[in-house]
Amino acid sequence: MDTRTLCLGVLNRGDASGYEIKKSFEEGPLAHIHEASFGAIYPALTRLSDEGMVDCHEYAQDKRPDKKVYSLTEKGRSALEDALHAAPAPDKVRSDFLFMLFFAQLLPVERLAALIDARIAWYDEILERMTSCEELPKRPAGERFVHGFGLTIYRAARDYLIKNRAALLAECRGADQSAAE
Amino acid sequence: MDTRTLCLGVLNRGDASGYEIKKSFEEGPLAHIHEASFGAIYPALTRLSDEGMVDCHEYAQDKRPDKKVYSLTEKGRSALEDALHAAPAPDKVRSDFLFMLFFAQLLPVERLAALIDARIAWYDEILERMTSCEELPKRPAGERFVHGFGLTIYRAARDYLIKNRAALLAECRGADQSAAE
DNA sequence: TCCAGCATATATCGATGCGATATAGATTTG
DNA sequence: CAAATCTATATCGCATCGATATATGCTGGA
Repeated sequence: MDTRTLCLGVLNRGDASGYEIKKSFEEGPLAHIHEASFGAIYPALTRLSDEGMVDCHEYAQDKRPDKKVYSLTEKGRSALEDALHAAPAPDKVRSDFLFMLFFAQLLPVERLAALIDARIAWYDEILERMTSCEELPKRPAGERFVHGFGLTIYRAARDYLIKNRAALLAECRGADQSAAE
Repeated sequence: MDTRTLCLGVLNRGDASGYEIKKSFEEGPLAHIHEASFGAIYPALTRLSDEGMVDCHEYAQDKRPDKKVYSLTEKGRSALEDALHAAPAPDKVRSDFLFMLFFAQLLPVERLAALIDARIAWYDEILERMTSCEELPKRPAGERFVHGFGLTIYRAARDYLIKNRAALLAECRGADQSAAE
């Protein structure tokens, strides 16, 4: 799934600027599903515009760069539908957190604890934000389904960390001591 | 977490070639935690070798390219530890599957069903592989913790799909019909 | 009150990394 | 017996990331 298709997807939900598209991958309902950087989004929008997939309206703003708001054309919408009919590439996950925990025995126990606690706090924050979203019932079925999926996974992850934190720390403390002996 | 650090991590578990490092991100216990392509791994190993982070032993093989087996040096091991002490970058997820489901209303219901069924089958396969792993109890605490985390998440994801599949399809069927009227 | 830091907003650039491809014999599968 | 997959290294073009530049408004703490 390239950045152009991602942009088409966001624009299908409503007109947006490059900046707003970026934000929607950070905070909105698309957060943690996919992401893209400015360095990918701005060139993608320029190219989509050249190809007639999106229209661009420039709004002059006092003492700021013009805001360029993009909207999906019919051609863009049908390109999005085509892309959605291709086979999905396998998920890609890159988790420094899990990579670090994997090497728990190389870390001081206090750092391990801090890492896990920060992660639990992060899940709490996200779950709070996700459950307090009020316009959710009005959103299409697909969005609600994905939202529910996210909630389920984050809750399971958080619960696992809380339930197994103590055992991991105890084991690592034990290993530390027997190594020191 | 750059590819060089990922390679150091894999080599900390035992000597390996570039090919084996790649595989360990696809099948081994590090699967779905992080990944890297050949185009990133081979240059990374060359550079790690230049920097004295790894040693390289070449084994001549009949009628095949030499196999280059890398092993961690003391310097490499301490570089890995340093990297593990830095703050973890936030997780990056790129899921075409969830992105597609998000736009469920743009897809034919049969395709939606096929997408979800394929995903459930994928989870079943992975869970089967993860639970049938026998040398697990001998692995260090960190590896077992991460393994348990993966099991928990995959089970939760699979259960969610099974439980909510029918409702999503029904809703989309309903929306299709009212749009056709 | 002032200033630091963050938000808005677009854009570019160097470094990094992906995905496809080349090569080539061995091994498995239909 | 052929086709496909596996082992194994390596490179190349293109996409993408993350940092930075630019410019200004807003907000909160010393």
